[in-house]
Amino acid sequence: MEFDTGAPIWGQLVTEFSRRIVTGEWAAGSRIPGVRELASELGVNPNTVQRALAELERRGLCRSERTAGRFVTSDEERIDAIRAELAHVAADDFIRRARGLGMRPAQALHLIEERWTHGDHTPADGARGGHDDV
Amino acid sequence: MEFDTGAPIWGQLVTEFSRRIVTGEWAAGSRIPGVRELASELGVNPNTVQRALAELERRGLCRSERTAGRFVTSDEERIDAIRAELAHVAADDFIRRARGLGMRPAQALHLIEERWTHGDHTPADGARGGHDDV
DNA sequence: GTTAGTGTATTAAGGTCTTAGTACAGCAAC
DNA sequence: GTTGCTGTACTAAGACCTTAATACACTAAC
Repeated sequence: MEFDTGAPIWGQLVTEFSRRIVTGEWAAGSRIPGVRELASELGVNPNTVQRALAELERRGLCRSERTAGRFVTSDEERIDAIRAELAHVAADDFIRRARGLGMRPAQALHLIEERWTHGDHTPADGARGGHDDV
Repeated sequence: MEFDTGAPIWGQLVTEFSRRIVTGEWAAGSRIPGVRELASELGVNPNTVQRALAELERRGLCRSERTAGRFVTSDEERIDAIRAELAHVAADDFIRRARGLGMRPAQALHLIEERWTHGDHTPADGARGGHDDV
């Protein structure tokens, strides 16, 4: 996985882990890989993974059993709520930026439609997390 | 202006200043307020403003005349290009996040349409720049 | 009991970001 | 010349993030 430079990695991991849960990549109730294993997979320090998982736990997406490991919550309503929340935040972020550029709704929708199948959807640069790539 | 905690302020200023230029709030060829004045307006340190403006200059959006101040570029083609680039990056960011959540184009478009006039478009939290708010 | 695997906590080091304060060079107005 | 305004440069301090390397408590398997 690649990370934005300038934004804390643990915050980006919260996003990634949330995504894995709401997409079912990490199924409800299933066991989450250990901090050392995740750290190895992601190429970061176990401490960084732990900080992200602690935040995930605070948000009610997982629970830790001190000696057996961490498990995704079995509360599917909670997972559904987070999925909707992530979608809303993504949409609102785009709307805020589009409005800031003076776009109208029709323009914005057309732009999304056009670029969805346009080809590359790489983050272009993804610098510093502030949407300031050029 | 409010800033995300965890993401460098100077990067967020690059975005904001770019937005002001491409929207015409800072007209092509016009003078940009001094670093001290901007710093006072934004509630940050003049050094932070200067770092953002230096980046803006690197991107060809402004030029500095060492004793008279900074001026927005008169190259309107460059401004148009940046405006398009900012729109594309915003769209691609949304598309990447929507796809990551398993959404289909029609769903994504409907979501944007629905929330454009939904009411509040506050950044919800905007923590750490990693789109990880819940 | 021993071993291995969990999550968790701690300390230290190095890096970046932000603020603060100061200083300098150059131009314009008086 | 003096004053005031620019951009620019520099140092120092504090805060946060990341990495690294341990260490501990607890459970399960043998």
